[in-house]
Amino acid sequence: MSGSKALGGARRRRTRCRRCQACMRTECGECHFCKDMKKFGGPGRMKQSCLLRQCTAPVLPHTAVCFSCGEAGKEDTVDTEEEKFSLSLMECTICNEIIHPSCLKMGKAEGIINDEIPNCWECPKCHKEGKTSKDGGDGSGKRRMDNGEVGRWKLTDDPPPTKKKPPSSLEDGGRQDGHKRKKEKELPQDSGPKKKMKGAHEKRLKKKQKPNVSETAESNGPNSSTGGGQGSGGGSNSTQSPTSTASQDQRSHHREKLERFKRMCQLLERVRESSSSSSSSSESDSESDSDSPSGSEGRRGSEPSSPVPVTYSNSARERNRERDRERDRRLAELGFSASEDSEGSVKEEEEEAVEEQVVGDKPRRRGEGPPRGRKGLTTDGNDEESGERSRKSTPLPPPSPLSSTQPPPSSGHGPSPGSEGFSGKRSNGSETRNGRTRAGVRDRETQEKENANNSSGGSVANHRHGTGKGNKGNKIRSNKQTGSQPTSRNSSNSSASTATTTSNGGGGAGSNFSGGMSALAASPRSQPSRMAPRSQMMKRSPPAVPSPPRPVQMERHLVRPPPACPEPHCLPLDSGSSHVMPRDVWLRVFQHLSQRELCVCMRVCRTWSRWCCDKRLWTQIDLSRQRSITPPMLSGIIRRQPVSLNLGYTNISKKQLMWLINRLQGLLELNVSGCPWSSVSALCQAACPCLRLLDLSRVEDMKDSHLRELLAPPADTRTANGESRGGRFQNVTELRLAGLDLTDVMSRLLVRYLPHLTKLDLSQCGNITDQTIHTLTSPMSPLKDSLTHLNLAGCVKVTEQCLPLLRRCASLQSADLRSCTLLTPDACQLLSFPCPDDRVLLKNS
DNA sequence: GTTAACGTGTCG
DNA sequence: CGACACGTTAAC
Repeated sequence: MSGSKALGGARRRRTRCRRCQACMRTECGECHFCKDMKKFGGPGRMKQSCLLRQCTAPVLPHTAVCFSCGEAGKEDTVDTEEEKFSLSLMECTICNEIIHPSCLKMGKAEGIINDEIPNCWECPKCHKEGKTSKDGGDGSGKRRMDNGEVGRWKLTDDPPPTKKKPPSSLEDGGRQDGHKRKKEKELPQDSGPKKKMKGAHEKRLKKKQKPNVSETAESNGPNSSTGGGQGSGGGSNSTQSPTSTASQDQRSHHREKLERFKRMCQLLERVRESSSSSSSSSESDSESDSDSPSGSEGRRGSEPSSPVPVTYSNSARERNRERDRERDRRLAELGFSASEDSEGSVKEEEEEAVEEQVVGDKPRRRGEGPPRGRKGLTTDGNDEESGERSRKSTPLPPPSPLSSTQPPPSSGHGPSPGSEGFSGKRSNGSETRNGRTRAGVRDRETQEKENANNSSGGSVANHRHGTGKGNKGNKIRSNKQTGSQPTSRNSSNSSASTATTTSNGGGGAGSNFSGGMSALAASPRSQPSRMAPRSQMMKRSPPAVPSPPRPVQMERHLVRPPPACPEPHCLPLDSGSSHVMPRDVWLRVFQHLSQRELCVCMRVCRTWSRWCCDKRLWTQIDLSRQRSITPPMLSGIIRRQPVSLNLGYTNISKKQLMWLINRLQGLLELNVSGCPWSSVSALCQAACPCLRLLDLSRVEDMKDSHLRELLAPPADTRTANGESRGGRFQNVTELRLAGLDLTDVMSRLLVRYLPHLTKLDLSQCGNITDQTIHTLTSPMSPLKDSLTHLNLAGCVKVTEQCLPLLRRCASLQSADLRSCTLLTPDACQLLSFPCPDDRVLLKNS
């Protein structure tokens, strides 16, 4: 549905980085945008940020996710630059698609990285297809808007707006100008706005239908970013070419100028403030004329135009070049387009694995509530959104943008090579603009609303707890406004990003990537040759303003506690009266709905939204096989505090899992089957004393040593008690280890650390032998009395000898010995012991 | 719900 | 082409 559109393709507005100097400074109060602000006594109509506060490195909103895998940027979880790059989200200036380079399916692809804007590039796909951002040549990374325009945040190589006056003076100029206007409008109060609105709307609509200019441009666009924009009919680079598309170009040009001007202001400011700009990677604006699209050099020239010092020195330039070269080389080596193929196959395998999964995650036994369809947890609107997304993608293993329901990106960009039609794009863009109509957005809104609902009280479980430093990310704004130097911004940022790990004390345990990501990361491509025109490829000199590390989404996602106020007991109707059915009755109805349906209900009205969030309706949450676990999903889980959580076969990361587990202290059942050990290892640092069921079936790469790590009590505990008492999961009564590559060593761990185990699933563990059964049932083993169910199906090394051993289990009710090929056919069965007295090994029954 | 401000349309 | 206006989005 439309929901998918919320993903890639659709343009995403960027937001300030909050870290650059511009962001950190306070409003000047003097520029005309400031003067327009209400707080400075203005009418507040312009709604623009202070000229001196124009962010120099606008970032993707933290809600941005990869078009392909649906996950957020994860660059902060790896160390090497290459990895960081391939795991960060990159937004294409041409197709607007946001994707992890590592998720790209294109082989040998080459992308052009925009050094000036964080997470910005011309994706390999577009580049390969010869699409170029109009400004192609300059490589400044201007992003093409839906209508072919260039976003304001794109830097340009235009000659510096020298003509413009510095901020102060400018404001004056503009002021007067605007003044007139304002007067006109202010006097007739409404006339102005009204008139405009009407017109605007109509026109906007029209515009949206307009055929893509970009298309045209693209078609003739000479391609490579280096190529001078001139030739292309499209919006040549900043210099507006007098072509038919002029109007748009002009607009962009215009905007670019504005941009440049703003930047100039900043630069000036900065120069003033800090004598030496460390990041002086720029060449003067005047110099970096986009018009000189000559090869990489030309492009380079433009780069510097970025937010940096107006004055540059040759040495600085040299440094730049060197850096560029260096980066080129590195990236070329990396062949940054992560290996698509391998990824695909991995995913497929995963899917297959899912199919054969024996220990189903489906067996939802926490009966308590009426049966409900699970799948697709949807928490708030958000979850719904993500759920929707994953649902969609799930059926199609290789998450190709094409497959996804996203028209725009797919057409323009999908992995499918020859796609050209940008037609979809435009329409898409429009939709984006009308965002509100998009399901995804709606969902978000819903959630937001709900959150808002519940907020107030205090954002409790927000991940920042844990560290002492994370106090107050919220005050930033006020700080800013009061003029206090928000020096804390940086720290608050970083603290936020570390909070998660800190809280689990696992900060250092660098979270590895799991699932599909691992495949990517693993791809060892290192053929420099891949990148043809290296010079223009992957240029990635350190951004003038170091792009602020994107905080992991989830960390910034607030998880608010349920509202303090009691839930309404009745449903208010428009008429003013209340619906005859009180809350309790409604809840009974809701109990019969699937989680998905509940999410739909949550969008009906606020009251229903709250009711549907009732924990009783969400005792079990099943996210199994959701291709990606998104921050909203995580917070949705936390809010619902399920008793049973199924994360089987998801790509949840270690960090996410840690974050989650540490906030689900009441969790009784956890299923992480099919997840990579690199993620599951998060449990080694978690504490879930209540856990009763742990499903580790088919955890990828899980070994005996891992199990030990998992079950053994924390080191400090051990030393404290001298001897390890119970392990971390000592209260677990049901453990599923199906399909793992474990040996008999494992049995000793179980005996030692899981004394209360009643149900043990060792099916498909091909390496275990009778020794395991012996250990489990030995006189010294507490399990010999506790075990009631033992699954040894498919344990091909188990022999007849285990049968007498099993008899030693006093409480054993069933033993599954099917597919144990060393047993006689007769013995290969599901042995059951209905009542204690009959507990005899029924080899033949 | 509120605030900041981005992105784009419109006017002069 | 610059300035202004404002719907919409992001963050809180």
